[in-house]
Amino acid sequence: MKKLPEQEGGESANTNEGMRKGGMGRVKSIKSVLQDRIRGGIYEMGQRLPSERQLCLEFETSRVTLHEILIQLETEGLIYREERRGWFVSPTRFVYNPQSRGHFTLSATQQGRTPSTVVIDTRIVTAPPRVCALLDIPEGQQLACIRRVRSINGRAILYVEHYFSPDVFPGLFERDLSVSLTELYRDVYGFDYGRMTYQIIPTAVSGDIAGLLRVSSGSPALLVTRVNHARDESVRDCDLEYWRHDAVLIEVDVANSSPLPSDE
Amino acid sequence: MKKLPEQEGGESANTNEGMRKGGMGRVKSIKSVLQDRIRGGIYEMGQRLPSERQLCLEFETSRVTLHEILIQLETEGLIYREERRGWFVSPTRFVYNPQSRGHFTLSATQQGRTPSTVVIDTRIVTAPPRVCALLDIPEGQQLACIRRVRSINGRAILYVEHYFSPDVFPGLFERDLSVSLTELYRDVYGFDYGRMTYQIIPTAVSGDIAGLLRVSSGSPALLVTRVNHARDESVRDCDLEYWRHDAVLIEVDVANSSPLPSDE
DNA sequence: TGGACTTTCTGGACTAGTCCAGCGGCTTGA
DNA sequence: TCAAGCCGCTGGACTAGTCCAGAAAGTCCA
Repeated sequence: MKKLPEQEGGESANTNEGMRKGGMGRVKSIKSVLQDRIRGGIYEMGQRLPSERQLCLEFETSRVTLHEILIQLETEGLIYREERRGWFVSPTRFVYNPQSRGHFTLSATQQGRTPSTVVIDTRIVTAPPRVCALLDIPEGQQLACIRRVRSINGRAILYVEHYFSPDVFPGLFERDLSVSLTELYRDVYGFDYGRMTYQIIPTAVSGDIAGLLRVSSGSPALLVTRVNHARDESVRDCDLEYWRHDAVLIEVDVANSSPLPSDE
Repeated sequence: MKKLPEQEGGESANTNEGMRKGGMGRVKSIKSVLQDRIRGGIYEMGQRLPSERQLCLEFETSRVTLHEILIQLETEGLIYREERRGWFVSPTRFVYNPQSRGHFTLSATQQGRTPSTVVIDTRIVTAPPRVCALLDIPEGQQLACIRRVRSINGRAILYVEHYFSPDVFPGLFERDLSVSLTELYRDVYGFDYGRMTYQIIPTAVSGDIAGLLRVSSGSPALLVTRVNHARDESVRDCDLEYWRHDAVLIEVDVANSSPLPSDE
């Protein structure tokens, strides 16, 4: 019923009991073969995998099972999919430091990638609950919102919503917003940052965010929220960043760690 | 885009066309009903959901489809499962700051939870490739390894592997290792930390790690790696922390953000 | 040449089942 | 009384299909 060319172990039964009892399970066994192929370079980076139906034939399994395997590999970050186009081997992750502001373009270039940014829209909105909680403002308040999608080598990996009070940066919406907003704030409005707080939350995306990131609804993602304060400690703005879970690696360097508490 | 009350109460299509053409898709529509029930408190925190088969009957769908929905809710962090016991509404996330060392127990207590730690084993191992890369040592070197599982209110949420050079902390394995290791290092060995680097990588767990965290193989997880340096910049030890993706929220406060570069 | 169709191929979204392993409550018997 | 064993219920892991929507490439005609 299955039969991978040489499959670790050798035997491997022609009905599913064989494999089940064998201790490994169909999913795990096929998965490890695919893992080896990807890591071994048989499927090259950026290349499309054989179609689901083709792989079903090769491994003699059903599409549901094979789909499950591909999703697990996607969860691991080894492969990703494009709607109705196929499954592809993931490029190496983009290294991101949430503590350094406004470095997307520079950082991507330093990593040898080609970054690009698209502004989805700019508008005045009623602050969503999550943003109210972050900024510590009452519900129902009106905020300016910039929505952008940032890509690496043509692949969308980040969707950002940027919120701030509409009167803080007058005329901002008329500018070119596909560049570093932090730079604009500093150079045009003379704004300097003080303290920042960020959160990292594993979550799932759906609806338009999923569409913009070209992932299927319900896929895992990494939500990074950042709240910026001015030098006088007042809250100035915040970001909601939805990263493709397979495309990012967060890395932070802490010069001096905080002291130990005396009790624990 | 929402569907909700009248959908589920009312006719909810007894064949799939009804719902498909409706524009929402069966999965999304059922999912949003369940989301509302969880957020609305109809299913209470920590409580078990009705069984998969029962929900299939209620929503007139198949188990594969319903299972897919539950997995998406799990990915969002709303629910979690226990092997062959059922699906449960997730407690609120544990807030974790990777920059503050050795605070698990204290931090959990402050958050009103009951923490516990179990030492899986202690041994001398050949450093795995990932650890070699982190510590910047050649492959094949022997390192001391402590493996622990940490729980909140009886639910395992973190699996940690701790690596260091065997000769740095003599006699450590004979001590009680279910407490803060950082404290031990400081109080017993007079060790003080300098710089630290941490990485956060969305990944998947399988095998024994999945078993110890009581999640099914292939589930998403958050891998947090931390490399500790001594005051003289030499590398001292590192952690590989595998967090249940639905149980943790990383929060960091940065007193002074790094300066902007002049070019971007 | 170039736009409009058609055909083929992809994954997406389902259904309706089967068989299995482990948890837990219930029963039964020493 | 209390352990042993049974059994029903849970999710886990599959199979074998159907139908649909969108991508891509080829075809054909103005």
